[in-house]
Amino acid sequence: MAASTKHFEQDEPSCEAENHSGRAFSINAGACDRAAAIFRALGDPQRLRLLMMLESGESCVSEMAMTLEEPLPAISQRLRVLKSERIVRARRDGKHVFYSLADEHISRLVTNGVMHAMEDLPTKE
Amino acid sequence: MAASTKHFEQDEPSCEAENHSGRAFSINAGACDRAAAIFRALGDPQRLRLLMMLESGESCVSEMAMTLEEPLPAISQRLRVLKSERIVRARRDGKHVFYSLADEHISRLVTNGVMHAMEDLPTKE
DNA sequence: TGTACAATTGCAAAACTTTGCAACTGTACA
DNA sequence: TGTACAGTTGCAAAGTTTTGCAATTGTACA
Repeated sequence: MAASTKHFEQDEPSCEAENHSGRAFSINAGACDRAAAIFRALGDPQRLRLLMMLESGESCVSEMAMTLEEPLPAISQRLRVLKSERIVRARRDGKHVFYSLADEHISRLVTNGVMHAMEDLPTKE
Repeated sequence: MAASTKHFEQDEPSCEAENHSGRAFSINAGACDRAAAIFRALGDPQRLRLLMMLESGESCVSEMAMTLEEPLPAISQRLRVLKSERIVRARRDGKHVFYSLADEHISRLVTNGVMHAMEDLPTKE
């Protein structure tokens, strides 16, 4: 599947080029920035732990704070970052705000990252 | 596939817990830190652009510098970060050092991230 | 061995993130 | 309306990353 997705096209500003082996590629600048923003948000162990917790279902802020033994404002702040990138979704129910992963895509991204990391653990340089 | 990977087990230090809905989950701390480190490395637009370029095949530092119109030391530095996380691999051939994506896993991760970002572009909040 | 080109490294300055705590807002329920 | 609990926000301090440039190292080839 990776073989069939060698380049990306859209009518956004993009950079078309060709490398010296004659292979063409095109980079959509908007998609690239957006993807980087998502990866950056996933790139913090504490935030990733929250997401792994949410892999098994929605959870509210105080529950996450209790489970992970962290101060509640710290959890809330991390969720704010994840929400601003639309990685998680929030839903209020009475006094509690329940968070969940925004979609299947995100869930797959997180899972794949962690699976890769696990296969990869033995030889951390 | 995401449905079948709700939790991760290994004999590394891990945190076992259960949320109030009674769902169990386990977090492998090592894998989580490693995954976060990979995501962090992917989480920079300039580095991601390099990786997207490498999706279409290996390339040397000076070629990337020329194509992306950036100073060569900047490219080299970004590649260093990617290499330190084993996201890219380097191979010297004469005067040139050719870089390529480390494996299919990484390639898939990058592709998925960018594809998600593209579907997602319309409504950047 | 000397020259030229390719790439890496070192280092200081700037920019960005994270954190911890206190103050604030929102909701429920008496 | 007042109290209590849940969550969010603001802000300063600390920590981390990025950047730009100059110096250095590595390789080929005359």
